Amino acid sequence: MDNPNLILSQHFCAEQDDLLCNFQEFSETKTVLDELEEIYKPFYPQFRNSSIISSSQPVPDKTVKKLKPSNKVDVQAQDLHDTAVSKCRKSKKKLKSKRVVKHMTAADGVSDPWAWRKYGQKPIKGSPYPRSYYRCSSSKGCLARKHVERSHLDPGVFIVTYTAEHSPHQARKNSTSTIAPPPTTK
DNA sequence: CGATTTTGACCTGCGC
DNA sequence: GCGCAGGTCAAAATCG
Repeated sequence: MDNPNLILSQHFCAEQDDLLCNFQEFSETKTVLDELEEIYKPFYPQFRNSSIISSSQPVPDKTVKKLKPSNKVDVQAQDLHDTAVSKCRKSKKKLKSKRVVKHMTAADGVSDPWAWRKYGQKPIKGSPYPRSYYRCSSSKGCLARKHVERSHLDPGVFIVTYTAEHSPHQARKNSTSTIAPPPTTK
């Protein structure tokens, strides 16, 4: 059974390196993203109406990480471009894992059919909101993970990053795996 | 009682 | 090499 995360992951697996090294062409991958979204939609009826603010973006982990505080204003696209290009010239460590980034509103609530267990939370530099770390508890040994953080640019938007793939198991109806808005402050 | 959440500590990679 | 920041672990607390 295909699950959307798997599909997306496989897509990006094949293209991620190229995307990273040709970030300027990234904007031109819209067709790919559109295609992905089309694939994704049937699996995510909740997302169909305005849930996906911007469709999946294969933002490499380190492009989000290490943004200098002075650059963290709303020039994300430029930052992503710059950092991605620079990362490209450097090692590709940590890029082995596949990542799918989705932006969703708080109103979307339910994220996906998988059950997730929270295993960590960290404050993120440059963001007033912490990032929550979830791993899939739908099946034992499933390596799928996701990070949920609230956009500091638009607090109503949650940035969900899916990492790795679900093991080929049947999705368990999630009970607690909704996008639990992390406590804003503590 | 089992599953999940919380939270501090630890590990690792990257930039300077 | 050092320090910083992200990511993960694991024990304790909490919940259903």
